[in-house]
Amino acid sequence: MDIKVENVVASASSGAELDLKRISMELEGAEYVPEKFPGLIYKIKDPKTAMLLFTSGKLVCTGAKSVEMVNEVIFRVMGQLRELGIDVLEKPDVKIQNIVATTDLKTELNLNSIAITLGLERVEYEPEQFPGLVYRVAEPKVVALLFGSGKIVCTGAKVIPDIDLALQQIKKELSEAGLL
Amino acid sequence: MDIKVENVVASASSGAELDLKRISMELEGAEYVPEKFPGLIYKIKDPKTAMLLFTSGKLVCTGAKSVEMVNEVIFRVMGQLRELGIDVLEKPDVKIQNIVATTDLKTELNLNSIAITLGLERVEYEPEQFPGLVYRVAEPKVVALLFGSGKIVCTGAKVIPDIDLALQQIKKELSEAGLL
DNA sequence: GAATGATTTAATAAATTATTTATATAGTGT
DNA sequence: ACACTATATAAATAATTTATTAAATCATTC
Repeated sequence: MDIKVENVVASASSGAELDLKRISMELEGAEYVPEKFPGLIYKIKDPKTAMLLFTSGKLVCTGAKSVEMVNEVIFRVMGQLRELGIDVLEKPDVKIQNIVATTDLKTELNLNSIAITLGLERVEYEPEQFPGLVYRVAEPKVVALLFGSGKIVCTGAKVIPDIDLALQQIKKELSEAGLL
Repeated sequence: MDIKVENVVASASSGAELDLKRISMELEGAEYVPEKFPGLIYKIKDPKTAMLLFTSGKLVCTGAKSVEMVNEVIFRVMGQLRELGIDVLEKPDVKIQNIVATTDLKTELNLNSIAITLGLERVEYEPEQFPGLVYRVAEPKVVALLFGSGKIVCTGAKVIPDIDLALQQIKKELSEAGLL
């Protein structure tokens, strides 16, 4: 099972309250429009990620392709803030909040059959609204989007192993129901 | 049955990828605003037609009053591109995509009666939204707009004979239902 | 009162944006 | 207590954009 991590979302606390107005002026590329969104948006080009900084000192990092990358990006931004003279932690405690991954079953799926066989209590499928079938796995608690092409998007996991566990469950269930 | 062709839409492939930015600068009257529309818009005054050129080399011609005219216009624009040193085909394969034509039954129509008699499964008529009655012909697959004046607009045909066939069908059906 | 400007229908091209899912963060509004 | 504001990300659909054209009826503008 070839799994590709597409996006990792993490949160952390910088350890110091932040003056977003000032940071937005000194940090190149930072956007801060409090009347639109309370957080400061800092888009990084390489690696292509985005950081959201809040007055409370808490922050969110999105777009990383791995857990290591999230940490690197957050630590790097902490360094930039320290260069601005802000006393934030060098290595705050980073908590992974969500991992989005994709895989390919390498075989076409009949989403209509899956929806009928598993029932509308288990899955959601409204092709006229969205082409993917929403499959919710209870344990580990993740959500998978199945597509007719056999491609799958898995989101909601907080650790990599859970993605594999969930996908194995889905494959097993589809297989036992003769839907693969 | 006097039929007047009002508009012919055709597509073709020039056979070469196009640098729309460059063409927009060298072709007088060409408009190219990719953030608004991906194609280059080239309005021709005589005959009053419009060409849409795309990066892929594919193109669309609208506004011509006949099939011959579409071909002439497309071939002429190909010549202009060749003059710019672009290696496009002299005479690309032109595919007629839609022909819009009008005719006049020379007798008033009671659209309310037609809508009631033929049923809402066959026609659509919402006078407060649009004064014409929408009449869909299955074979040939075209759509006709009938007006109280007896004037008819026929669209969707890819060949001239289909316009006549469709209009004959409509006249026959209205006639047999005593609606003419 | 005359003149525009939608309204509807079909068809093509291709780029973009919307749709859905999860998730933290934190303001405003219902 | 929610929904929405904003961020990223994949998947695969649909819709929007542009241009053209007639018909007739509405609203709006000078």
